[in-house]
Order: sequence, then structure tokens, then C-alpha cells
Amino acid sequence: MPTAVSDHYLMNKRTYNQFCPLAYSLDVIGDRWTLLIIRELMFGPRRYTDLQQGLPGIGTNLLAKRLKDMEAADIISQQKLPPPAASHVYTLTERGKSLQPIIMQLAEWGKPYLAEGFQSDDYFSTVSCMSALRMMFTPEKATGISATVDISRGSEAFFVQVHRGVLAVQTGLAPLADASVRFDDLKTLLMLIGNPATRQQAQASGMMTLTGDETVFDSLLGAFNLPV
Amino acid sequence: MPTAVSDHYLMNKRTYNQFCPLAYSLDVIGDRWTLLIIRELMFGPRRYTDLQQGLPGIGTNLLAKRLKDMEAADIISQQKLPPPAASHVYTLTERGKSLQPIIMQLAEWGKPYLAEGFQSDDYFSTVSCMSALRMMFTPEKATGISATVDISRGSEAFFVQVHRGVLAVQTGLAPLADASVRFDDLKTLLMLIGNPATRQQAQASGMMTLTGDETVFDSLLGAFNLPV
DNA sequence: CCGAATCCTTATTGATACTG
DNA sequence: CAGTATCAATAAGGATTCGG
Repeated sequence: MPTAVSDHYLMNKRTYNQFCPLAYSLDVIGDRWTLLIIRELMFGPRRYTDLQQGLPGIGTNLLAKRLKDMEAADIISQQKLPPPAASHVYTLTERGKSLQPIIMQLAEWGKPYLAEGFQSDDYFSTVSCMSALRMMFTPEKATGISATVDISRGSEAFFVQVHRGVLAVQTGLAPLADASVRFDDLKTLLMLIGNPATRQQAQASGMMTLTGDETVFDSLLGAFNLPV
Repeated sequence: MPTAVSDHYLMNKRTYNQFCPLAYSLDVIGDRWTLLIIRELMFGPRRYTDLQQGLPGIGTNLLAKRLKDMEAADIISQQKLPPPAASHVYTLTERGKSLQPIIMQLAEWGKPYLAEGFQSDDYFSTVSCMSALRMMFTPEKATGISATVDISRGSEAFFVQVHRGVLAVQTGLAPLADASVRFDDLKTLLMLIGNPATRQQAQASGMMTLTGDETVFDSLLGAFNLPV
């Protein structure tokens, strides 16, 4: 009964009650966690538990509520996965995808605060890392580099490919990767981009595990630039 | 002692604890009311009570807290007014002003929700009205129009000037206005833009009071277009 | 395991009254 | 005017439970 969802959305929701497009926007996406949920969906569909992983601290009841509200507002939709996986995923609708430029601008605006002083125990979401890699990619440094590397942490994985000056960052494992790296904290990857020479030290200290072609991984690091 | 303010900011504030520029943005401007406060400051400095008027429902304690947090985050600043007015105002800092494009995009994104179905008791903030007028101004329709009109509601006032195809919307009263209109609800002004022929009816019903040159006011209405 | 629903505690907010 | 103080109403956070 879809009416129940709509009713829930229309009835028990706090609103600014202002005749103003900004206020209406905020009524829809201004609640705590909402924009971060959308960020988590920006690289493709995610399951409920994937979202929980990417958003530590959200609390399962709140995540469920947000997902319902967002579905009622038509910014995400729930989709069933084909038979093998007896599960379903959440996806951005067109309306949800249209928030991407806003999210990018907000991220750009927030960079100084992050740079000024982040807490060492800050969680680095997989999606946030993928997004960061896209931003740090430097085409001029990528000439001659051809590398496909799987990156994983815990049960999450994505891969990065640089080939002929083109970057691809995607969820999941690459069909044919040159190397695989595993981190406990993805911030280690940023550290390596800033200082590639510390790779062996990172391996020795157990901060990362690298299998496959090490030189390809090193060359991949060269295609990125840590923002000053 | 500015340290006290900073301490307050750093210490008792809920944060996402995510290494992500978007999360840091939202730590700063993601709280309820914050972006609407910034909207209220977009047309220039405002006093505490002005802000209260533009944000019905905020509660004075919360407004005070937000203002402190925003000052600590360097997006607004408090300024003393010169002697005659024994008062002070809040202004956007450069960092605060740099949020303007984001706010505009958010407003653009929210338009459909507003158009679909707004509540008739929604409050139409003066600032929101000023902003709407800017968006609805249609230069092609403004040729030949020269009008300066004061607009007021309650204790708030601003003026609109169209001259040689240029629009100016500013807080306060114009030094030399052709006409003055007063509304109980500024949505009436939008109605007049959509249907200028209803002006006399609006006056007769007491929804608006018009003094000065009526034909100039009518010509002014012609310079705007209600979005379809 | 996945995807929540429930219960309970804490934090934030909203409304009102009050003060320098 | 420009806030504080107080207190009730909500929302968020955390742990546990429960049905596919």
C-alpha cells in the first residue's frame, strides 16, 4: 500500500512552513544524514547494510526512516536484485542524481574546514575515498600510466583504473587487475599519494597489504596529486 | 575573550566524524535553520529581531545559539552600528557570502516542490520575496519602464527600482519613490505579477494599500514574469 | 546474514516567560 | 532590543530483538 508511505511523508514531518524554494529544499534534504546517504549512493546502488557501513553512528531506525522519507520524496528508489542475490538495493532517482552538483559544491566549500584540522579518528568512507580520488586525478601526470588496481577495506571493495590518460573508479572488483591493495584505514592511501616513497614502510607496518604487481601500483600513485 | 566562543564551538557540538569535505560542510551549515539564517543575511546586515521576524518558529534561544556557532565558524560576524543606532547587526563574512551560489542552486532544486503544492499559511519572508523578484525580473519586458516603488509589510520595508532595463532590489526605503505599497501577505504581490488586472480588487479587499503614482506601480508589475 | 522494528536514553528543538 | 532561563515536545543515538 503505497499510500501508507505517502501518508507518513506528508503527515509526521517537521517543516519550515515558508513560501520559499530554499525552505522547501531543506524540508526534503535538510535533515541530518540525508545528504550523506545521497553521497553514499553517488557511485551506484547500495544495500541497507552497505549504507550502515558508510555512515557509522546513524542508528538503524533512523536510516530506515530516512530511506522511507527519501523514497516518498522521490529522490531514491528501492530495487529488487535479480534472483541469485535475494536482496534489494537503493538507487538515486533522476531527481536524486540532480543533487550531485550541489553536493560537489558543498564538498568544495567544506574543504578548508577539513584541511584546517580533521580528527585522526574520523571515518573515511569508501565512497568518500572514491570521490577524493576522482578529484585528485591529474591527467598531465597520467601519460604513459596503465594500471588497474583493486582496493579493499573490510568487506568493501572498489577498483581504480588509469589508462591512456583516462581515470575510472568503480565499485566492486576489476575483471582483471594488475594488483590488489587492502587497507585498514583508507587515509593510508592518501598518505601514499602524498608521499609514495613510504609504501614499503606502510607494508612493513601492516597498514597495507599489497599483492600483484608492485611497480604498477607505484606508477598508479603517480597519477594523483594531493591538493595543497 | 574570543577563546570562550571557540571553545564552545569546538567542544559541545555534534559532528559526523567523517573524513569528508561534505561531512565537514554539514557539520558547519547542516543544522536546522542555519541556511535560512544565511538567506536572511543575503541582502545585507540584519538585527536579531529582524532575523526572528524572517524565521517564524525558530525560538530565540536557538537563534542565539546558531548565531554564536556561525560566528565561531567564521561565516557571520557581529558589527556595532554607528552611534545614532545603539544597536548591532549580523553580517555575512566572505566565507558566508561564498555560500550564495550553493543557496541559489538549492533554491532552484526546491522550486518543483514549492510549485507542486505549498501550504496557504506558509510564511513569505521579506528576503525570500526580494530574492523571488530578482529571479522573476525579465529585462526584455522592462524596456521603457522607469519606476521606484517602496514595498512594506509590518515593520519591514524594501524597495524595487527598474530603470533603463536595470533592476535594483534593496532593503529600506527609497530616497525618492514614485509609489508605496503595503501588504499583509507578500504573496499578494506575486499574485499581482501573475495577474496585474486584479490590482484594484486587491486594493478594494484591503489586501494591499497603495499610495502615490498608481500607473507607475502597474508598469512596474509588467517588468516581471511569474515562472510557469 | 539482511533489513528492519522496538525500546530506552540522551540531545536538540520549540514555546514561553523573564531580564539587563 | 537582545538576548537568558526554563521546561515540555521531538528527534537522534545505541542496543537488542525479530522475521525472512
